[in-house]
Amino acid sequence: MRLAPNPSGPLHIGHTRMAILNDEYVKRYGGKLIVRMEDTNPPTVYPEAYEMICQDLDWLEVKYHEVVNQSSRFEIYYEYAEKILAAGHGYMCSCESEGWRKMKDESRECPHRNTDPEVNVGIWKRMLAHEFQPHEISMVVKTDINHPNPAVRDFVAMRQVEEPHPLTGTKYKIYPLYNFSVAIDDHLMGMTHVLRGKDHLNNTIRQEYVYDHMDWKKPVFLHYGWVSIEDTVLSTRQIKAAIANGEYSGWDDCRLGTVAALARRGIAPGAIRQYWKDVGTKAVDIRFSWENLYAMNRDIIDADAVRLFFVRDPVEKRIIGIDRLQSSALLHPGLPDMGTREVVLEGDMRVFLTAEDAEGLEPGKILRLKDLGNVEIVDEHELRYVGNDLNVLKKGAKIVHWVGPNSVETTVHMPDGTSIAGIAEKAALDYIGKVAQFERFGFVKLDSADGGGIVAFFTNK
RNA sequence: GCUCCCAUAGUGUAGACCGGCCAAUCAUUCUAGCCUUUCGAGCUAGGGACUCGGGUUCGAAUCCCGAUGGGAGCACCA
Repeated sequence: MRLAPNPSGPLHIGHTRMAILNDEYVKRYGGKLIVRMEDTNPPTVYPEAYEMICQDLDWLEVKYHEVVNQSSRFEIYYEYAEKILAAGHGYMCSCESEGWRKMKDESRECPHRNTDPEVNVGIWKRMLAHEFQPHEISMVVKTDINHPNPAVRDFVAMRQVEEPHPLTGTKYKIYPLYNFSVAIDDHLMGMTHVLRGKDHLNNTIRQEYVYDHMDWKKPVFLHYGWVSIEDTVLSTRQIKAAIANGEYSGWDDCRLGTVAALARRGIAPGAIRQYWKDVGTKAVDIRFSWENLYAMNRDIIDADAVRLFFVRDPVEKRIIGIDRLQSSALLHPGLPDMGTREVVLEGDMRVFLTAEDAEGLEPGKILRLKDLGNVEIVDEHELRYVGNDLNVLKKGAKIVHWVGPNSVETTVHMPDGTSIAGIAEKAALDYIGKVAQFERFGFVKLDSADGGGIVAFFTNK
């Protein structure tokens, strides 16, 4: 089987379906998975993409056995173009493209369609020798000019491109077009199964003509449905432009739907795999559900995510009635073996609560500071320590999280581009690079830390 | 316009090929409760769907036809 990305940019969430599904088939039924870079249109090739795509696949845990660039196979396409012409299954056409298309629409043969094969081969050799200008001539594969579907009638297979290719420069100027190179490569590389999106349905029909012309055995073609992904920027061209003008920090900007961004945000590759396995290969058009992906992600990351306190919109309170308090909280209540995080309040008896918790506290009421102790509300600024008896919870005391004075400024960047500022407990510094759960807030990827504090990306609830 | 693909709960998905065991599966979401020093996890209960109309049949989610709706292609892009 194969993955055939266009190296115009790195992979995004939409691309991961073909990667995961093909990989999953190979892992289940055996065989080889070839990554074939479809780089036969120089203007759209983004040189860095070759490497980025492989990194994305590695991150996704897609096991490919080989990477091939179509740009290394020009001679092969030339050879088969000549074979097709010689067999009378193609022709050299110098029609102006618009007129040619119109004739096809009307099921009319163009004047070149019945040129003798030998003459065609002769013209083809002259084309290869660059005796023509781009657009002046092209090589066309015959299908059926009377095919009921106009989209299937005769298609251009080879054309000339002057723009240098990032990998091969101007050594080759005669480029194959998609349907031609794909049919040839799929056969030559021994594909038994071609699993791709439904948007290729008509391409499959066209490619089958090449198989028939060459008398090749066809692979099994499978087409899965269209996926609509909302609320996410995916367009490679748009992203590229926005990175260039500084609007996005890079391909892994957490607002984007690229694989790199999801990785940086703390989405586990296993969640993406599970999601696509769940969706399967049906030909129905579906809406991508971030919600479902997040649910699967939560399942995976929950076990490894340490629990930490993060206080957004902090409000300062002073604890009176005691000089020293020590908190020892489990890093993961479900997995006590992960250990604890310790906080000592001594001398400076301030704590910070989130504004939401700190609002409307009625004097006299008891509040439980999670894993620290119980306090009675004195007034807007002070809390009196009243012991550590958990039974207050049964009496209806509210429980809140908090951080002490010795904590770290933290900014959490949300996927919608907003960011939330707050304070995280100091232990967060020990988990930079990991996914943690900010209690009562959500899972975050602790991205980096410097003098200014911690930068985190919101993963999901 | 032409050609093609598709149609089960909010979102996905099983069942459809080989009609009955389907008053329709599972996941997620939602609601209520339990548990819990998180609004996380877990547990319990509940809500929620076969697009419509014909036909075949003793019997249709399943087969056939039509309508409607959604999507794709009609490039010297991939």
